[in-house]
Amino acid sequence: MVLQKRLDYSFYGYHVPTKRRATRSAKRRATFQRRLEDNQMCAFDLLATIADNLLQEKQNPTISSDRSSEKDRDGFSKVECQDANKPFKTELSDEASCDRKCQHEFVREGCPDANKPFKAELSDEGSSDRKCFSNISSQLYNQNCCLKELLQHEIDGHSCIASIVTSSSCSEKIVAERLVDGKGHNGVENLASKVELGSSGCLESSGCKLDGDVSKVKDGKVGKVPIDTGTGMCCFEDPLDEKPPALISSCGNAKMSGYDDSKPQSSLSKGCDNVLVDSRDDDENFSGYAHPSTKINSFKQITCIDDRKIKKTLDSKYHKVSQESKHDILSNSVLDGNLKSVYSSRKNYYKSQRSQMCIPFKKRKLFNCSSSDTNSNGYIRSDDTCYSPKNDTNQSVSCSSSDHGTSSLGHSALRSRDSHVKLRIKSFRVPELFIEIPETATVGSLKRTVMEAVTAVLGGGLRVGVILHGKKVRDDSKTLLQTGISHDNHLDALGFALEPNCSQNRSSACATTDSLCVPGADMHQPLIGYPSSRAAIHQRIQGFSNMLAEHQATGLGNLVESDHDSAPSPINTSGEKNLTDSKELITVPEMGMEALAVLPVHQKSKRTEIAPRRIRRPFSVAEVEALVQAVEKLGTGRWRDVKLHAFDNAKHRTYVDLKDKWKTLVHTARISPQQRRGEPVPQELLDRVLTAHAYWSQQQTKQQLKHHSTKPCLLL
DNA sequence: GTTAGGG
DNA sequence: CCCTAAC
Repeated sequence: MVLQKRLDYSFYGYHVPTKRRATRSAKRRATFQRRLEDNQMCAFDLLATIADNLLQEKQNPTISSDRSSEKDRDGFSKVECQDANKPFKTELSDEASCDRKCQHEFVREGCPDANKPFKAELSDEGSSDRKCFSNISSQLYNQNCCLKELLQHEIDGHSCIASIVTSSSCSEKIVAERLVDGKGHNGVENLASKVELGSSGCLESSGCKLDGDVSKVKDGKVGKVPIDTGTGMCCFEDPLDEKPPALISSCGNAKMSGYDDSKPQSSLSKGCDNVLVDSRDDDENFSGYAHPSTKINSFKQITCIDDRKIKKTLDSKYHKVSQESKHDILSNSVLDGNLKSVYSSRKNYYKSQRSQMCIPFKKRKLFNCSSSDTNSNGYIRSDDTCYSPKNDTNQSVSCSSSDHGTSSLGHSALRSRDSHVKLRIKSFRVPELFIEIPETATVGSLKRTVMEAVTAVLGGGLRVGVILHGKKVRDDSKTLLQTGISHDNHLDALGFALEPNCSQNRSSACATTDSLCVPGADMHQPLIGYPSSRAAIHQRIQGFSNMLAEHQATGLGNLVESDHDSAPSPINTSGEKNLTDSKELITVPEMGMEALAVLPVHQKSKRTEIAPRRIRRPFSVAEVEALVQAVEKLGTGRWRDVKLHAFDNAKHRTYVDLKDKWKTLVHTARISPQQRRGEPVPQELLDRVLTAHAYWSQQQTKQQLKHHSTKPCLLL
């Protein structure tokens, strides 16, 4: 059965391994960092920049005072989660002198475990920090391309809002959270972000509840005025599908502080813009959202799904896969920014070597979310004070469509009483993702699959685009006032978009910054068609939704847990339900790999010359079955025929691939089940593999010996 | 262009 | 999956 879903998801974060990866990775990283430093700016930076700009105009005394206290602690602005509801909030604030330094600290609240607030702090200090950002941005960039590709294909143009936040629950982990806005806009280009003007406190995340379960979502607003939730919901809705909005995640509030480099200010932060990201996750809803893909829009090949063909809709070059290697992937992407980097971990992956990489981001200490915390208080206060009482109503306007449509974000702008322009970015849109997973896959693997997809997207590299009145604002040097983004003006026309950061490499896929990266055509093709009893579930995730509801609090949640290698996530306090999944995952560490989502990505990295390594596309059980069947019939050594016979429609499967797969199948069948990794292949199939292999080997031998072959063809 | 096999 | 030798 094919389920096509659109999910809004929030990405809780990346878990960044603390340890260093293999040398290879390290090398790549170094290289990559170099590349990125020039022009890569991570989303955070961008957001911070935006905030800074906004803040430049004026300074909010109240906030500054608050901030100062906060800052004093560790010199970082802090973000605090205040909403038990888990709204995710980001606050951008303008900070003093440091140029271009962005220190972000994210705190995640609402975690089951109050003691373990989820907090991450990003700092961009010094060159090293900067590199980290660069890396991030590059990732974002890459993914963004993918997103664009997707979007292009999708008419519905759903965008997901992603707030990318890096936070680490534990000192070493980086968590990125991405919110996706399921709200679709027509046309890719019409991905508009919403801007709301309001005086309401920043803290609210209530609006974020996208999933239908409103009851669950509470109004997280800390501020005086509740932010309208309706808007948030709208954002996630898919206009075309009418489907229930994808999951929304609200994991907590994170605030992101940006420092204004342009302004020589007192050390204290002056302004506070709040960017709120609401995220919520709800596993329960997740399944509910699954629905047959009605929305075909641009994907023509969706029809194939019915055939139960295993299709990986997205043919991305960069595809991040195994949960196991999740870290690796992340790191790789960060480091390299190109496909190969993704696979650099391959060896490790296969070998089950799980090494942890250095975290590109700096980790900051964790703080308690407790309200008592001065930091949090400061923010809270600032929120209250910052918003001008005038704006009681939130105006949400969808504005511009970004060229890049890849992502749109809804955001609300709030005017502060002073000249500060407050923006509340409710979410960023991310293009839909297609995921195919066998029906036999576990929920855990599904989760991981989605996680992988999300991870891949996040790793692509994004930048923020500012759209005003439908036009992109390209001149970064202009002040907000000059641009027209001031508190005196209507901010309803202001929009933000996540754009691929094409500066890195613009290959054909990403033509210009404005153009979307288009996934390879093959991406649409059905993987393979064969009469397999096994159905695959296609999921189309247009937005990211929190698949892991319980993980909100925990950030990566079980994904992380599942990762043996990964450092244990302290944060994880997730509920038992997920634990089950986690166990499963643990038991079969790589199981998720099979079902992996294919992300379109792409971007040819800088190396145009060198063809990027193909994405890893684990064979599904259905494919294996088809392969076995074909080999039984045709025998080994006739891979071209096998390909034509059983995988003719799967253009991404070459006969070499089939041959290799057979090789691995034979190997797999010979080893103990405990040693097997990845999605388990039914023993029955493995038995057939051995039988067929033995048979054909025998035949081959006979022929050689006899020189004369009598081929009794049929098999079993 | 296919196979086979090592990496 | 990649690469390459061999056919």
